[in-house]
Amino acid sequence: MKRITIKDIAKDLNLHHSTVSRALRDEKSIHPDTRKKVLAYARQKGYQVNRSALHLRGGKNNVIGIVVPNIHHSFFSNYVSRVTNLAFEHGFVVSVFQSNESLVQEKEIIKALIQHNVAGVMASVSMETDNASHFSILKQFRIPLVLFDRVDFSLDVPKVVLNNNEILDRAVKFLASRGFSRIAYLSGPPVTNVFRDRQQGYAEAINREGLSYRNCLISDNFSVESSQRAIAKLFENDCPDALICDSHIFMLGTMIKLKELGMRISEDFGLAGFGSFAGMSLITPGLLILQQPEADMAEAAFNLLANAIEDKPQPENKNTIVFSGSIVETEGDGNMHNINL
Amino acid sequence: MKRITIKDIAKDLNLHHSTVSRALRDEKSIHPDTRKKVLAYARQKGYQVNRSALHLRGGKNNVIGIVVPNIHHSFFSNYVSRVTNLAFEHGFVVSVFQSNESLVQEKEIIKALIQHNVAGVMASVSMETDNASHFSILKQFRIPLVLFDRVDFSLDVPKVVLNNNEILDRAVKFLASRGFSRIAYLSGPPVTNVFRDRQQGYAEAINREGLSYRNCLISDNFSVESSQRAIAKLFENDCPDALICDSHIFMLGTMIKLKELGMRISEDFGLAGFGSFAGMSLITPGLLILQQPEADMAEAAFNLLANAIEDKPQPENKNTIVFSGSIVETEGDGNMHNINL
DNA sequence: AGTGCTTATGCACACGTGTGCAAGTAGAAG
DNA sequence: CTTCTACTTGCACACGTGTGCATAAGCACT
Repeated sequence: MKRITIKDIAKDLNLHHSTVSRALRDEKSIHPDTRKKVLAYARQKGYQVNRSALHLRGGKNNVIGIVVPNIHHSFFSNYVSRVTNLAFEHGFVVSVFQSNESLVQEKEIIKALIQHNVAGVMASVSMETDNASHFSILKQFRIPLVLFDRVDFSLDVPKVVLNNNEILDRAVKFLASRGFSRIAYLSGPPVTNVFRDRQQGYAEAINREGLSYRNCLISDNFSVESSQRAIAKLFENDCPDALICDSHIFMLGTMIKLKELGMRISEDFGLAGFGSFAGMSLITPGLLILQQPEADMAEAAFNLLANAIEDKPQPENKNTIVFSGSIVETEGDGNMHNINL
Repeated sequence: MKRITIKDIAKDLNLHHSTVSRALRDEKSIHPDTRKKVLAYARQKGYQVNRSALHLRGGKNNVIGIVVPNIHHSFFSNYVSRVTNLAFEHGFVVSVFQSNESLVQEKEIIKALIQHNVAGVMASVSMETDNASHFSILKQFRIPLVLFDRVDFSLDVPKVVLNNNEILDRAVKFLASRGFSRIAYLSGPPVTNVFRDRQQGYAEAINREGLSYRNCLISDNFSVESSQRAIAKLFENDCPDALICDSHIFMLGTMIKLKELGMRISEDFGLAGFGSFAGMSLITPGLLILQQPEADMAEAAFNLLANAIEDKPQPENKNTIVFSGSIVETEGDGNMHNINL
């Protein structure tokens, strides 16, 4: 009981395997009777093409590799989910790789991607990755690459990013308009574009609004422990009256801290942060959620990659697609409304 | 600038490709000098083995397919994340497939799995899948299968499940001990083992505690809309004083409803539910979280699958591994404590 | 120098598939 | 009956890799 091949069918039907191959591919040169016979037998035996052989033969592999820092943060899981569905609809299969925010692992992953001869790669780099030049090896193997969210702008590949600078600018502006003046920002390490751009947007907005710049406390990673240390430090010195968080984990720690201090969100303290944040945001009023359009970004990135795999030339100006985030305020009753400035 | 192969190296070094192959595989029959020369050249040229060829040659493919209903629910994303990391450590690559709770898509996925000749499959079936016999095709192709969480017990394959019956029993018992008497249960469709067993555990416990059985409202799927409809219906008739939810989405809708009714969680209303539920559970006191040990389940399932791939015989009694869930109560300050009965 | 043994490398094939080309058949036209 | 064309199928090779077997070279011992 072994896997049935085109040769098995050929032998059983007294044909040459090439005839069977042609019949299965609906070539016009095959006699209709033969074709029917082959198709019926293949179906009966449950024949499935061997894609390893197909690929070796020269055809494109239909596997897409996705490299992400992790898959349990909602941004990435929503993103990967969307790409996976789109890919499957288009006949691709998705292999998922987690760098676990480690540069070393990222390099290991690239080796695996090459060995498996994936048709294309979509990647969001780790926190440690200030320089994504190791990804350029893919070019030597003619594997198209699309970067998203956390990218390296020095790499000449299509990119899909959020306008990080702008959304922090808007967040600061809005908090200032609500009367908050000691607005702090709790950030990830400013190694990748994402956190650098956000810090820049934050700093520029603070200056423009004539506020005093608050120390950006850099959390070494997104663990609960480091976030709690950072938050404790933030409140112990020069207590801010508003905070913008890079992660829902920071936001959560802050909410706990505020409860402890007896401060009310929105009235006493402005709290904003990234992260879809599922349930929490819906039942707690006055939270400002900085939303990223993950599904749209996923779709854009997939289209870029699919085109690159098909060798369709990219429109030059489309080499980097920038999405705008949106800011919503929760009402505590399951609803939220958009903040327009 | 094309992909470098073993033959390219052989030609450049005036060797036969088989010699190069042996050198790269560290065979003793190769002269140390030749070996060094080959290794150096391969490294310099960035040679990476072509796994499609390897696999065609007869070697095992090192791709594991994971089939899940979706990847954006925390249980599955945590599960897949753990498996992906474990697999990569063991030299495997993971391809992810989402059934999107659709039986039709599940069948399509199985075809793709076979075509790609994956080394093994790990699956949690869709809500529509009352009968997972379509998975048995994998056996014909000698592809090992491990089921987890949502399984079909009639399939003779290793399984990793939660003791669903027991945890609902414990939840009811605990809510009863707190004085709640009108305990309802909001469930998913009782097609798969998971929801059937939970309903059974719930019903048995209700009877044993001498309480009156509340209608289990079946939500057609886990969407926010259907959950809101179900909750509205639940509260409009015969208002319960406690509720156990199958999904954090149900829990969320209930929390919003309770707020609207001015009822306090834990004091006026007992609320329990599945879902790790990240932030929300930490800041809201008195929630009972029914926790599933996703990471441990993932590890157990991976080990079962890895053994099956290696053709190691399974200990008979290990064919189904049952994990116990745990119940924790949130304290609202970031902490939670275990509920022991 | 011949025999036997060890060591290092080459040859040929297999895995499953697709395709250019040759070859075969049959029917039609002369 | 022959020749030409159209249609159908078979043959052989390629893709990249690993392995059993044969071959060749080197060396020691009689």
